[in-house]
Amino acid sequence: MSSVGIRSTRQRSAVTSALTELNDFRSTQEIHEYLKERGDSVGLTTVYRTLQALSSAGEVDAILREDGESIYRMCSPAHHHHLVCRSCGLTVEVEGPTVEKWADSVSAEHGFSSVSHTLEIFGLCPTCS
Amino acid sequence: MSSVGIRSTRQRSAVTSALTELNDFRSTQEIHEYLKERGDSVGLTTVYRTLQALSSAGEVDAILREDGESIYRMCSPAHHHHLVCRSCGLTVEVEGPTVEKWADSVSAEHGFSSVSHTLEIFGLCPTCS
DNA sequence: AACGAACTTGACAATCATTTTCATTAAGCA
DNA sequence: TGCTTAATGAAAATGATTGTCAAGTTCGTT
Repeated sequence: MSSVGIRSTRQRSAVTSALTELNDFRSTQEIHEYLKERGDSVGLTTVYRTLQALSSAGEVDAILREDGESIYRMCSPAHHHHLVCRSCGLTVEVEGPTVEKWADSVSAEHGFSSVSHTLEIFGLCPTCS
Repeated sequence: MSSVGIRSTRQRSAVTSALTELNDFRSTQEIHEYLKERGDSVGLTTVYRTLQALSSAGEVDAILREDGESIYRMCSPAHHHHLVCRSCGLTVEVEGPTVEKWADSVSAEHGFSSVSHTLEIFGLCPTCS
């Protein structure tokens, strides 16, 4: 009857394995390029669709870079944020349970639901200071 | 000799007055449209440039919507964050001394200086839930 | 093992926000 | 008033993302 299946295809496993290997935030275009160079070519459109599907399924993290481009990465066990050097790009992952709790309570206070948040810290790293 | 002036023009005051009147987050395109309808037409390119200039001068708040489009609004006096409804765009300003302190200490821990941060919370407001 | 409905794919065209180009216009100082 | 230079804006360019649709696959069913 109604099997609303998500099928497993070569393309899908290619994308997830690329994400696993890269283990870092990458844009759709970069992942597409990576797969092409590796000889495991997947259509650009398909990479877009797959990443979006994985993202809304909660299987990958998606963040919006400052220039508006979306970048994806295999979901890491814990939700965290980034401390980015404005000059050299060095990125440090930081966690903030305090912040998470704060965001949740503020949202609840105002009656918001289905909340998500973005938090990035920019500055100059020790080397670039 | 070297007069590195920022000149005051009709277009610039049109953009700032539009921002003041609207008093809400709007996209560049929306502001451009608003000015055109009001008969105080300003080129789209100029609106883009003006908003970016105002933003980097710290005179307006700029945030990146989840779809990647930039939206701007007149700066309010104190540093604060936004709780934005994904559906209707309703924006609530929220303050978070906790978050500020957390961001500062995390940065210090990693030796970062000149730090700034962005934090936006997206969700569904009570009406849109 | 073959069938077939529904899901997937991918080349290409279409969108759409934003940027670049560059010739024209206008601020503001001397 | 004149002149230097910033500012403007129309049009073209860019670049990421989405839509289209015919052809290819998957997988439960026969």
